[in-house]
Amino acid sequence: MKPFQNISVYLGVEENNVIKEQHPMQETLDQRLTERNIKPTAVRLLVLKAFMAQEAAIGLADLENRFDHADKTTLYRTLKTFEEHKLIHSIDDGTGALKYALCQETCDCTPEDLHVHFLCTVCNKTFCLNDTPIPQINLPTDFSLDSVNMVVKGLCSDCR
Amino acid sequence: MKPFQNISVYLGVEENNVIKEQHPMQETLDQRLTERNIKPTAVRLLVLKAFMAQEAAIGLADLENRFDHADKTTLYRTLKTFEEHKLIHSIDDGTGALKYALCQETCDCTPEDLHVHFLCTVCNKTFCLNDTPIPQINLPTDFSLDSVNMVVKGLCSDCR
DNA sequence: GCACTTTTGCAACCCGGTTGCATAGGCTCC
DNA sequence: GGAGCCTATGCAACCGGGTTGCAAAAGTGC
Repeated sequence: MKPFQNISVYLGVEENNVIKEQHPMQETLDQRLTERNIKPTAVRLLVLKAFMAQEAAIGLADLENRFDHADKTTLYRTLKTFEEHKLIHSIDDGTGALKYALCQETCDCTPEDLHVHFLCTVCNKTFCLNDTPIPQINLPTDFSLDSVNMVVKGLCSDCR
Repeated sequence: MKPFQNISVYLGVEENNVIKEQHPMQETLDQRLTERNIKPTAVRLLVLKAFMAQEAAIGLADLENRFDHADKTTLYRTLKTFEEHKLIHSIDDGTGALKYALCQETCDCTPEDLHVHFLCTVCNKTFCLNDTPIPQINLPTDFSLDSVNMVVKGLCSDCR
């Protein structure tokens, strides 16, 4: 079977001869994509599903491992597309590989949407601390502020 | 002439038949290295000199460009050596290439020595804001804090 | 001068990210 | 329902920053 020929197989909808009404899960996934003007393709639905299934941020390598039948480039471009359309945002946690996490539904990726990211030094997972806004800082005079990246390292609740 | 056979040439000390008293600049460079238990070699003195000559942080590529007769690996290891001995600290400003900046003389690279780094989005230079300590943040319960990386982007005093 | 350690230089590799290009799939219009 | 078009996907190859192995050169102690 060629990859992705039948979306429903991959999304877990039962296959019958007759096309049944859409699975409720897929419906929300679909919505989430179309809301952001992203065409819902098989790979995209799968990737979005992965994001919605877990709290921790996801990197390209994670996706490659999870979907070993999907191509690296496709996954890469899927992430880029999602990012462009502000469905996810990228996180540089200093580990050398970018990770991505779902934006909040109301997110517009403006400075007000910025938040602290947390990297657990044991499990190496990265989380958005959506409730932890980045504190204000005082820059030297003559410096103007644009954006801030703040990554906190430590132990997450599972690892301490 | 083989590279680095005669340190003084590279450090700008006049060459005579008789070895003259050390150049005052080289003396301080020497001191700075030996203080941190680093043997003062030609390359190391040169690299340290580069760090002391400018405020902005320096990356491996910068050094490669500046000293085109020196090998990338040597410069790389020089940076590593300096970092190990806490003469410089590394800065991940999100540009994809690590940069390094001189530690303050009193620095021990403990959490208290952490400070905010500033990346100018125009000239792409990175600075230590040594007088801007990283503000405290409130983590969710059950998260423990280890270290914090905070990079501010904006316009530096030269570029605005 | 000789043996030993450290530093330097060269080559090659690794890994994450990225691009070019050809093919496959889906859509429209007639 | 077939032709043409646009988009998404897959494959291969590349790029840049960082890193390692190994041999030659330089420095050190005797």
